[in-house]
Amino acid sequence: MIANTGVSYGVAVATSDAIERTLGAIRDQGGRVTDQRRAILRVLFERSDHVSVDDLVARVHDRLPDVHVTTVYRFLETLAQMGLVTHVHVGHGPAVYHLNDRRHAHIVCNACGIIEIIDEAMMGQWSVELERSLGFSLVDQHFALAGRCGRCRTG
Amino acid sequence: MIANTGVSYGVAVATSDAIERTLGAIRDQGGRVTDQRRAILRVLFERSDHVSVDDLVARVHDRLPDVHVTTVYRFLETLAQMGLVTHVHVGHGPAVYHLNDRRHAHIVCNACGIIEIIDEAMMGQWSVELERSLGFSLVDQHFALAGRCGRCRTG
DNA sequence: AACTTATCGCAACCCATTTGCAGTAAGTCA
DNA sequence: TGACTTACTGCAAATGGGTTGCGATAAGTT
Repeated sequence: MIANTGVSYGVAVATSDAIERTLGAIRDQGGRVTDQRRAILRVLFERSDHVSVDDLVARVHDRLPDVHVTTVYRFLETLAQMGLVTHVHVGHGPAVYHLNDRRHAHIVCNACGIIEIIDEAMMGQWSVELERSLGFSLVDQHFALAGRCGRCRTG
Repeated sequence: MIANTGVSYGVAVATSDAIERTLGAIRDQGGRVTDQRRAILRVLFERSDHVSVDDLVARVHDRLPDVHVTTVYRFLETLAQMGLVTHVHVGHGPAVYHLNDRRHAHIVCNACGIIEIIDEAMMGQWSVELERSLGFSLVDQHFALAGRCGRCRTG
């Protein structure tokens, strides 16, 4: 709460609402609401970009220092099964997780590591081209494309 | 040699030539030619598609049963530094290696695991599109795209 | 308050790959 | 040919991301 004062009140409330709604959904399906889960969700919702499990754990520890990595992995798995989060591999390192708001693919800059979103329409178009030439259609991309961002190319 | 009789004599000779030429290049740069290396190259050249290290080791063992995985990893790394092989990740499992003949990207079928080649031209076109929309250009893809092949889609 | 069982923390494990090290042998040179 | 240097090898152990088994804890229910 207090850590949230940099953000506008409305946004903070919306975030809390979203968290509570998610926890409600978990309870509805027979799951249990714990401090650990609330803390993990808070980090995910406050910082919904692409977070590695280690980052996530570190940020959860700001509030709840004893949460174990395993707990995070298991809860992320639960959220994934609920369709709320997905993970992407952006290279050889650990996977990164994000809220599953919209369907998209990722491109990561080889040089600086920044991750950008490739929207569904463009991927759809590529899928059509691939279907014509190879018979393959594209499915949800679990691995990011590698590229080079404008800044790193010109810098 | 004998294992090669299914293939035309000319091809077998060409393969042997390519292997000896590679070994020569290794010697030229101060490297050493060993039975292990010759056997590994033979497998790579005879079956230059996308082989995992485990497959590679298994096939090397047909000739030389005591070659260690570590040796294979290390020699592949050497060949990679010479620009002769690359590896791609086709999913969560082990990487697959192939001779670095032509530049290309890979798409792997989610269902049956078959790997197809996406040619440079198509990738180049995508890169141009990405550059226009996000400022990113595509570089060599270390991870395969995920898709579904025609057979698995209709079957 | 008693009870059921989902979740937790921990330790141990799995898999692909890497590293340290002592022994072997490839290439070189007398 | 034999001595010599050092690249390469095999093995064991480590690394890193992630998963699993299990007894203890605590959320939700009666």
